[in-house]
This record gives sequence, C-alpha cells and structure tokens, in this order.
Amino acid sequence: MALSNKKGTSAKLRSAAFKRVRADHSSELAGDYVEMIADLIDEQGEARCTDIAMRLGVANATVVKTLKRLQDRGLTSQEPYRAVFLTGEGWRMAEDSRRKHVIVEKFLLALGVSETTARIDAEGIEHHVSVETLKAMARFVMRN
Amino acid sequence: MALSNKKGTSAKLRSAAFKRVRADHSSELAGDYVEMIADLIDEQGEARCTDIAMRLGVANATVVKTLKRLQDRGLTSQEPYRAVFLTGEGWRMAEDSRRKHVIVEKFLLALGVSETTARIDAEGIEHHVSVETLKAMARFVMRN
DNA sequence: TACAAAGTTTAGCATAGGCTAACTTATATG
DNA sequence: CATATAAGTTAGCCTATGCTAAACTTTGTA
Repeated sequence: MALSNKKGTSAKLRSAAFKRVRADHSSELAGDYVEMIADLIDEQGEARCTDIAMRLGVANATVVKTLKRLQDRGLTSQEPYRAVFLTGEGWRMAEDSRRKHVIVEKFLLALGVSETTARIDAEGIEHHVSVETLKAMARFVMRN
Repeated sequence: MALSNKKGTSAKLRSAAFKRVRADHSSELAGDYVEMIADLIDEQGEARCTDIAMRLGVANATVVKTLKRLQDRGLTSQEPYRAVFLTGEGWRMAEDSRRKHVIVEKFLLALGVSETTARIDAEGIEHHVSVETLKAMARFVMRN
C-alpha cells in the first residue's frame, strides 16, 4: 500500500476501467450473435447455423455451443435441427447492437476513414463505447 | 452457399472483421500488462505483481499466470520472487500502447466526452483502432 | 421410396483468463 | 537474529471460446 498511489488516479478508479472492459467482453459475443441472427432473419427469412458460422468465420460446432449459452441466457430459442430465433429480449439486444453499430460506423466515415476500415473498426469499437460517447459520436455525425 | 450472399457484402469480407476482433482480443491483455508495467517502472522504479493486480482489479495469482505467458512470448522477464522487467520488445509494445492510449483519450476529450468517460472508454477502444483510424483521430485532435 | 448431400449435433480436446487456498520466500522490526 | 507480515508461487478448479472428427437428421432428387 505504502508505495502505491504516490500520484495520479487511485487504484480503485483505474481498475474500474479494466473491469468494465472485461465485462464488455463477455457480452460482446452475445451482441454479435443476436445482431447477426436479426440480420439473417431480415435478409433471408431465417437464421441457420451454417450462415452464422460463415459470417463469423468460425466452425459450425462453435456456433452450436455458443447458441446453447445464449439460449440459457434467454436470448435465443431453437428446436433441434431447426433454424434459430430471437426471444423478445434477444430482439431488444439486437436492435440495440445495430443502433450502436450504425452510429459508430457512420461516425468513423464522418471522421474521414475509408469504408473498409470503418466497417472493420466499428465491429471492434462498438462494444466498448459508453452511452455518453455514443451520443457524442451521433452529434458529430449530425453536424458533419 | 446458394442462399447466402443474396446481397450486400461477401461473407469473406464480413468474417474478416470478426477475425480481426478476435485477434485483437488476444493481444489486448498483453498490451495492457506491458503498458502498466512500463508505467509502474516509470512511477515507482519497479513493477511488482501486487501493484499490477491492484490496478487491473484481478487476483495476484492471475497476474502470475499471465506474466508466465508474457514471458513465453518474450515480452517480460523476471526472477522468482523479484520484480518484473520488460524486454526490448516489451518496451516497444508498451510505447506503442501508450501512444495509442493517449491519442484515443485525447480524441474522446476533444469530442466533448467527460474526463471519466474518456478514461474508461479509451481503455476499451484503444485495442480496436486501426492505424488509419488512429491517424484520423490524431488529425482531429490537432484541429480542435 | 431410398439414398446422397447438406446441415446439425455431440464428444473430446486445447488455450486463455478468472478464482481461492495453501505454501514458500523475502523483508522489516522488536 | 528471530520471527511476523507482506509478497510471490503453486495447485486445482471453473467458464468461455475455439477446433476436429464422428454421428445423426433433414431434405431434395434419382
């Protein structure tokens, strides 16, 4: 204790940021999945494991396993060997993710970044943006 | 294959973004550690497990285990029961992380976000920002 | 209708990153 | 200098995410 905190931010405040990042990570995958399932349902009428796996770039078995966890969390539902659906809460989360995603991507474009980079970076950034920052980004998009 | 890609971006391009995010995640922790170790060395002359654990908000044993991985990757070095050091590559990575961190945080402040939020969000965002986006952020900070 | 292809699931493995509890080493102080 | 306390380490556990290979369903078509 003695040597720590000689100056600057307290350890508690510091660690809060890292805790938030770790928490974000565990909800991140869920967000990606429900968003993608929503997209697939809108585009093709249904969401199938294979399509999810292809778009995420992971193995089929990985998707199956993850979907089981999402089902446990009440975000998705499915019958064996059938397509995947979103629960009410799943749709809510998907809409939320999409909203964030769109704002971050538009923001990056407004900032002058190329389309390809905007698409890629938005995917990583969207999960780590607080409400406050998201609002600031939306404001910036409006003004530019 | 038949039903996929009816419109929009190809599956390959899509999955590239997610692959980048997954790759970012595995280097993320390493970046946080070396950056923190560098800070501790600068501030207190040495980096000790306990301080790292406190600042990250994780258990001591977790730090020990992670440091072992970092040592395997040639980023840190240490003698048993002694403080942690950075290798040349560790320092390089730390400097890189710090540079990114500073730019992202300043950028968020310039965007009009509060100090607390800027600090917290920067921690999550810095690992998902490409060189192109980082440059755009730096430009923005300059102009504002 | 029967079978082949496509899609889904299960089993079993690996790694990363958390944790607690028990043990060892280093150090500061009476 | 002996020992209590602080710091570091080890062992063993857990969950999340990945993978491949093998088994099982569904479905389209000969």
